[in-house]
Amino acid sequence: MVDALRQGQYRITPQRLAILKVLAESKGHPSVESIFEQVKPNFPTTSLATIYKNVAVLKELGQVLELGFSDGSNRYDGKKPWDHPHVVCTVCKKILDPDIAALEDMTQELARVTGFTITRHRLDFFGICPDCQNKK
Amino acid sequence: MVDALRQGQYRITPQRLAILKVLAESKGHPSVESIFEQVKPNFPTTSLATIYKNVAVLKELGQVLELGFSDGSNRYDGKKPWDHPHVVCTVCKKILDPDIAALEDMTQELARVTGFTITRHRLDFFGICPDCQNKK
DNA sequence: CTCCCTGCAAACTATTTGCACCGTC
DNA sequence: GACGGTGCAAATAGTTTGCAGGGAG
Repeated sequence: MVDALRQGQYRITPQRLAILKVLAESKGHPSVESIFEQVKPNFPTTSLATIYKNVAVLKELGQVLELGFSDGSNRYDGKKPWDHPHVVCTVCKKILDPDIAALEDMTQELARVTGFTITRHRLDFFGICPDCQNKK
Repeated sequence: MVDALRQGQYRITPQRLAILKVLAESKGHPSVESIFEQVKPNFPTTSLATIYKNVAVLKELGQVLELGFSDGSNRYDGKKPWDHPHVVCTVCKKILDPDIAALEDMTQELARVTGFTITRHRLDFFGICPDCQNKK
């Protein structure tokens, strides 16, 4: 990930490393705000603008995947920066990355039915996770 | 659709009728701006705020489906106001509503693998439509 | 006649930009 | 030492809200 930056002619600054670290290590799908919160302890002067700028750079390099939701929230995925389905718990906001065999079938069926050449996709399923179902 | 408004204790104003008409008749998936443009000729004093307010009402009543995209654009669907997949042409911005048999399989596979109770989904595929492929 | 609705403008929020200083290379 | 990056504050864009007057019921 650091190599990707170097090869892109970008400088390695401490702030950048800190942002990378959050994206690479967090199990979940952090928001800009949440990255900000995690970087601030180490670099108290860091501003939100810096997070935005660097996330944009990483997005450009294909190192993170941006997930914009209709409620205005933006989440980022530094673990699997390519198109993949998401399952979102509408109660606790947890996001899972399931492996779905039927996806390939579906894409091919789509191409056949519509005549489109499919290049990207964005699949989100919403529901209630096992944990939240039990808490009822 | 008008009945839905009436039963929801909402008043039938000319502006509302005009907005309904655009949503019900347009083949595509109009944006707020595009609804605005189509309503303006009949009601030149109409403001964007009115469109937003009424679209929100219709969304609440389940009469339209809101499609927010990550590029900030919002489109609305008054023809099929329920969850269904979309195929978006990245060249001409056309949106299709394909019928996909594999969707049901996929949802069941998801529920089985993750333990989630799936309640809603949002599936968008991006690619190039036949028309735009030929224009190359 | 009562309210809800409209339309204007102002408020809001998330993101982006301009610019002076700083630190990497 | 040059120049890209940072951090602050101000600008921006899309959407929402407050309020006064108007029209539906």
